[in-house]
Amino acid sequence: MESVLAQAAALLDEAGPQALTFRALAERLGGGAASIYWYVANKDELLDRTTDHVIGTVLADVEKLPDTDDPIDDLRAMALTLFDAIVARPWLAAYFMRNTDVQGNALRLYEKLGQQTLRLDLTARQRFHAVSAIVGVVVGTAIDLGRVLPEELLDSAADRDEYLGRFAQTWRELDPAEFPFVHEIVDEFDGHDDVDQFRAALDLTLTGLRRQAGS
Amino acid sequence: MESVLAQAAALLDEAGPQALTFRALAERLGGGAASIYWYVANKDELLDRTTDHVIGTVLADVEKLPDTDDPIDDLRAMALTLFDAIVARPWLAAYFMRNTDVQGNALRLYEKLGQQTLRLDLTARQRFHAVSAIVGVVVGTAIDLGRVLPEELLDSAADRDEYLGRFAQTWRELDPAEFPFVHEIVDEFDGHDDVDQFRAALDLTLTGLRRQAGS
DNA sequence: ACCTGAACACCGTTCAAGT
DNA sequence: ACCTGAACACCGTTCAAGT
Repeated sequence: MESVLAQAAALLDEAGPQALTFRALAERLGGGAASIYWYVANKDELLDRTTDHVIGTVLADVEKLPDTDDPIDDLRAMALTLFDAIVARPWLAAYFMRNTDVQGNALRLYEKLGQQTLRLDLTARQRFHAVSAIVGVVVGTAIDLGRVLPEELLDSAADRDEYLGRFAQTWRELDPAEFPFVHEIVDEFDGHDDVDQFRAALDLTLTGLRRQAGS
Repeated sequence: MESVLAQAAALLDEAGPQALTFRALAERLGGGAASIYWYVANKDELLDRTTDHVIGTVLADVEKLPDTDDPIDDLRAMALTLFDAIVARPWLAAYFMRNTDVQGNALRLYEKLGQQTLRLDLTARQRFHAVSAIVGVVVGTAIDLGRVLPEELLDSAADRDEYLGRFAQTWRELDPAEFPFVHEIVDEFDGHDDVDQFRAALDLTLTGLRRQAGS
């Protein structure tokens, strides 16, 4: 079981989601495709369990973070840890928290985030919404980023810059009268850093949360 | 072409993404599967163009919204319009803005959102990050919601409540000492409203943005 | 308890050929 | 310019059978 999930994760890391097939996975494990069905009921469960398997390492990293006296700073550090893991393995975004029945580590991570909100002066509803918002920012930004770059993610940073540059060029050719905003931000888009973009989105949410908690 | 996209959208609406196959679509159109390749190069392009086709109606709705004297209120109204469309058609979240080369209406919607930030006292980089954050909240929350409910979305609200209730029950059975946060919010989760959750997440981001703009 | 080979139904995509 | 039938390679999944 352990090695099924480890090899599935390795396949996803090396070649992306469309490379994870029962046949390819079976070949890595040195067996037949049908034997994998002894461990999982279907492909959805394989993806959920593989995702939760690597979320386990993220959870361990999050649990290593020290509690400071500012719960919002702690939430920021946790969210950044999760985001970093998703940047390293973009396929995570699509399956993370898809099914908390199967994804026990994802549920524990959700709990850890939520525990920080227990330290804030909020209603239960505000706490529920706050954690949903933070997870939403992480997943939403990660999916947004993953979709601009098709498979170049696996290649060098130079390839990424060149791809962004070509993309920016098509934006520069748009009519400035019709697309004033796109022209305003195209230089920011060109060569931008994913983590900067995420950190900015997260900080807007956390600023709102800090204000709500009245601190 | 027009009817290819309309029928593809109808299939997605009625039976979800896994029901959209070239063979099923061809049958609706009364022809062979291969003929669809005259209109699109492959399935990704079919999904992108179909998505952009319905985003066109969202764009029309957004353009009908009046500008008030508060750009942040206008951003809220636009984001809610987009979110409502995604709630009605959950499959949109997965493909929206995946490729702005093909998705011209999505690019125009991005531009419309961005134009509101031009009315705020922000740097170009802050504007870029603000719109990314808002799109991230919309897409992230929508994906988050879509993944809790597998296919019950197509059924009645009563089915949804019952599903949430069963889910909440498994949460209530967790150890309260180990999962204090989950217990704190389980009653909020049970029977919660998607739009409330989204509105709360959006408001956190917009509060942060308002503060950044110093107004 | 764990694995296999072979089959089934179903995909996206291609291509030579038609009008 | 637009469509077709038939094929190809490849899926997830099942199942009877093996150890």
